Amino acid sequence: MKEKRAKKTQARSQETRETIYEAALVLFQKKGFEDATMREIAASAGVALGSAYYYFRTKEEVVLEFYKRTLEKDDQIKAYFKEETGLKERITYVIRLRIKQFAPFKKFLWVLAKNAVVPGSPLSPFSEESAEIRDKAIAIFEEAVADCKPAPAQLAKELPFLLWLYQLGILLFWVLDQGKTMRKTDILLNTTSEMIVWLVKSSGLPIFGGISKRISTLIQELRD
Amino acid sequence: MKEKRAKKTQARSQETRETIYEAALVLFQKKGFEDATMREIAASAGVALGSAYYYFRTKEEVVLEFYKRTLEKDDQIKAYFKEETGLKERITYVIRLRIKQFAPFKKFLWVLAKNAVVPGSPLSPFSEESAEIRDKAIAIFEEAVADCKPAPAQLAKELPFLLWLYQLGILLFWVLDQGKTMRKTDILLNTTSEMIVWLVKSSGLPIFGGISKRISTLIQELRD
DNA sequence: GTCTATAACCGGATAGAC
DNA sequence: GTCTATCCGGTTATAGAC
Repeated sequence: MKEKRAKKTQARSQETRETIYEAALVLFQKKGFEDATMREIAASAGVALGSAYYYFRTKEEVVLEFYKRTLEKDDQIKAYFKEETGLKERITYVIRLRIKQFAPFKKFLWVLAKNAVVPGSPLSPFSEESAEIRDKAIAIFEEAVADCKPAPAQLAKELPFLLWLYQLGILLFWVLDQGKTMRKTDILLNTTSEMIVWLVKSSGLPIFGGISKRISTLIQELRD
Repeated sequence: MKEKRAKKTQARSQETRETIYEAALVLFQKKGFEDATMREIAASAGVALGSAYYYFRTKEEVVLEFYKRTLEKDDQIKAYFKEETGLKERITYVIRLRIKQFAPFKKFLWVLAKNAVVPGSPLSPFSEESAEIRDKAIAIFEEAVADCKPAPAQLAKELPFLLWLYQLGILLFWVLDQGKTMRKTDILLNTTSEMIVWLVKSSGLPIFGGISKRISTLIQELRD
């Protein structure tokens, strides 16, 4: 009996949270992150300011929630990997899909980028708190690398992490690029992804000397 | 007569600005950027809050001022380039010197990094407003590349810009690395600088196909 | 113990008098 | 160019409702 009530309450609570979240997203899109105030968001969601802060510890946390939810939409990716084994195709597919998913919300995504760069921020992609999100994101690239063509001669172990970093970089570039089309991002993605694949393919060749060994040692040392 | 008075006034004004700047730096070091308030800074400088804002449009602008001034200290660099022509040595010298100069103020340097990532921020290293600082910083690498060993087979034109980006990256890593020693940054700098030099040296070889051509086209397209 | 609402705090930034 | 007074919005404290 008690439990049932608790559940109902939980469900209503969840709805309230959702309402606030959606009101926030609408306002962020309409006015940008800074010009949308928490007071407006709360009012637009029909709750008091204090309630908004009950569900989201900070204004920025709403943006993180958005990021998390978007990353969870990965069904298409898994399906695509079944059809396509080319490494370049897989990498560019994932990144292009993310950009497509984020595009309507581009205006306020720099908030996340900003936090990536503030030491100790819980919203940083490198933080303890976002370990779960990060691991899931890296896992996508683990799948992308599995049984792909060309098979990575070396570096197979570090490649998913490196590709995740690469993805962050491309997304950052896209977010910062104010242009209306994503022409520049497209050029960057195309060129660099080809280089990566070429590097992965050639990494075993003698000319490269111990370069892939050195990279893998480097990554291991830096990742703690 | 009038001019003399104006000059005197200007000089006094410059002193006030300096006093505020120094008070701010002391407080930023002692308490960090966020915990040092503009009210404290103004009080510590012996001026009113409004006066502090007369000289610095925002709290963050004080940090930019610090960055600008530090970059201007480049005598040692020019002297070093006269003695040493090795590209790796030159690059690592410049970056290590910057880190040494910034080290006492490491605690609040992320403020600059943050702005690099906010579109339209005048404090961003990519902004119109900081073009002058940026050009000076790139010019250092133009000198580093001039008559260096090995001579860049290709890419000579884009290399200074690329090295400036590289420097930003290493500095960012260092700022974000919370460790007390700069061991990780050292490893990263050593390994990657060697790779860069190796790449620069080999970029003309046939195995690389048109890769340096592609990189240079890419940079040109992306730099507007 | 879960949730909502009101009032207050704090600090960056601005307006405008002198 | 300097000051005081004020605004504004993120955040917090807290009282109480369910």
